[in-house]
Amino acid sequence: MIQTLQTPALTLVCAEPGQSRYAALAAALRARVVAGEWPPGSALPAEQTLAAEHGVALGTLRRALELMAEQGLIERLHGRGTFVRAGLSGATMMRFFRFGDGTGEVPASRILSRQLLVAPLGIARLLNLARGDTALRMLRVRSLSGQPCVSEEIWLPPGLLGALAVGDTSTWGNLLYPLFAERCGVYVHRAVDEITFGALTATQARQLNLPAGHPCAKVTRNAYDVSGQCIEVRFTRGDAHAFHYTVTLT
Amino acid sequence: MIQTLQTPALTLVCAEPGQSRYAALAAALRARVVAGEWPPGSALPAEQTLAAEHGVALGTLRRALELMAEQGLIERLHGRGTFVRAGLSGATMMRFFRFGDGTGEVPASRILSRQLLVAPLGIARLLNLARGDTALRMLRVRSLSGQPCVSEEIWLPPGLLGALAVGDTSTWGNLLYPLFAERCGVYVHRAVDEITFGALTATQARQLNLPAGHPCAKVTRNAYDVSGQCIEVRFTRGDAHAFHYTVTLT
DNA sequence: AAGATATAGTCATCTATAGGACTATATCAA
DNA sequence: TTGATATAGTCCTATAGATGACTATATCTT
Repeated sequence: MIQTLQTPALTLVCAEPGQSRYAALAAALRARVVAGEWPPGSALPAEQTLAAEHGVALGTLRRALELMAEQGLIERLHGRGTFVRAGLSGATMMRFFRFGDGTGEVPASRILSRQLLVAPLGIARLLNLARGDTALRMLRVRSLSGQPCVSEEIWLPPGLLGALAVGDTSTWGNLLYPLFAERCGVYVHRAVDEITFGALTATQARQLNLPAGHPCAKVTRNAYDVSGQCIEVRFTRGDAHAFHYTVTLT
Repeated sequence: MIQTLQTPALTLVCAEPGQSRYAALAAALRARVVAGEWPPGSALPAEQTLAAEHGVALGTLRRALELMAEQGLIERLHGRGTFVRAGLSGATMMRFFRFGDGTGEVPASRILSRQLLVAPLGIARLLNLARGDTALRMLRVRSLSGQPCVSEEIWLPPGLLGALAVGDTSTWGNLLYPLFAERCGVYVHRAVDEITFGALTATQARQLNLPAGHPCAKVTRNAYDVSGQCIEVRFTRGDAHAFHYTVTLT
């Protein structure tokens, strides 16, 4: 194969003075990914090509890619290529709760309501909205084998995900994140879950066929896209006795 | 500086046929650490030395050390050296609970009992004991500002940590893991925490000044040393309303 | 005694190159 | 059609060397 040599197409500028070359390179590549130059799921150019493009040695480029892979931005497959990660699948919430046979089956989803409401201050701030702006709020119940198990309240920014405010929800699947990707081109890249215990309100209890005041585990999730913009605030509540979580400390 | 060249002192044998050289090297170095050749806190020989010792290039050795650092076995400090990690500090349990001002203050510890008891089957299996063997069980309460906040039941293998069965507990500090290290030379390298929800028994409730049946968060911890041997099974219970935990998904 | 300077030892970065391993596709033979 | 083989494209491993950055200590100078 003949590979033509050429001068670097892009000049590498270190953002911070003390920054290493591979870190600056990773930042530059990250920017190209975020800008959509290579959409999620697609392959980046080969190592050789990228290294020549940025005028660095192969080892330096590999170091940058390793950094990006560590951060979850890309995925490297031996013999196939380097791919932009599609993001979180959306089935992660149920790993906190243990219902039924625990086979990891995706629970059925039923949307109870969908409205544009003025966002509470804390939620507006997270979603990067002005005070008094409206956001899309959805309430839904998820069930396993016909048995309701968790109740969810979800707040979405209308700018990025407003398309979900219209259309028939009966055609949606049971997972929300694939919907974000297909209908709005929004990919969940990172999510932070906060776990606390509390009691069910009367309304929540009715949805779950439990008595009001029953102990519940509450998972508050903030989901972010690859640029760091918060694209979802979600409150998930389920029976505290079904709650179960494992962490490994090192 | 004059560095004498010599034949490799150790021959590198790949444990598995498909294994890379740096992975085999990491395994070999890991074994030397586990064997105590370099005790926790001490420095490994310089990269150059180790590379010569094992007859590999500097890059290969660095790759092996990076792998070990990733796994938490060693710590690399720029300009200073490569050190064997001492293990987990032991203050990690309280990050699950939010009491008082949340300054991360280490809670006071009071030992309620300390006995050699026949270990329940599940605990015996974890601690690698035979059916019917005895283990050291301790009950303790931990308090912040004089207010009891969590109740703990701790099972330890007598072979490794039996020295803790005797002596005055009033001289112990508030943390258990430093004690393991100082008195028994045992270092906690990894721990797995499992979080569930339940209710306080009458005895536990009394210890925490809460009514019996009060909702509680229960953290079940299995701690392991560097060789993978389980050295602690611990059950920690606290007021569910004070429980609080954050996870980041990527 | 205190501060600046020099020195040596350590890990970190970057380059350049060669070959191996894995995957997918195209080609050929039965 | 099926299976084996060849080929090209990709990432992975390993080597060797040069230079830089950081830390600690010893040595001067004031």
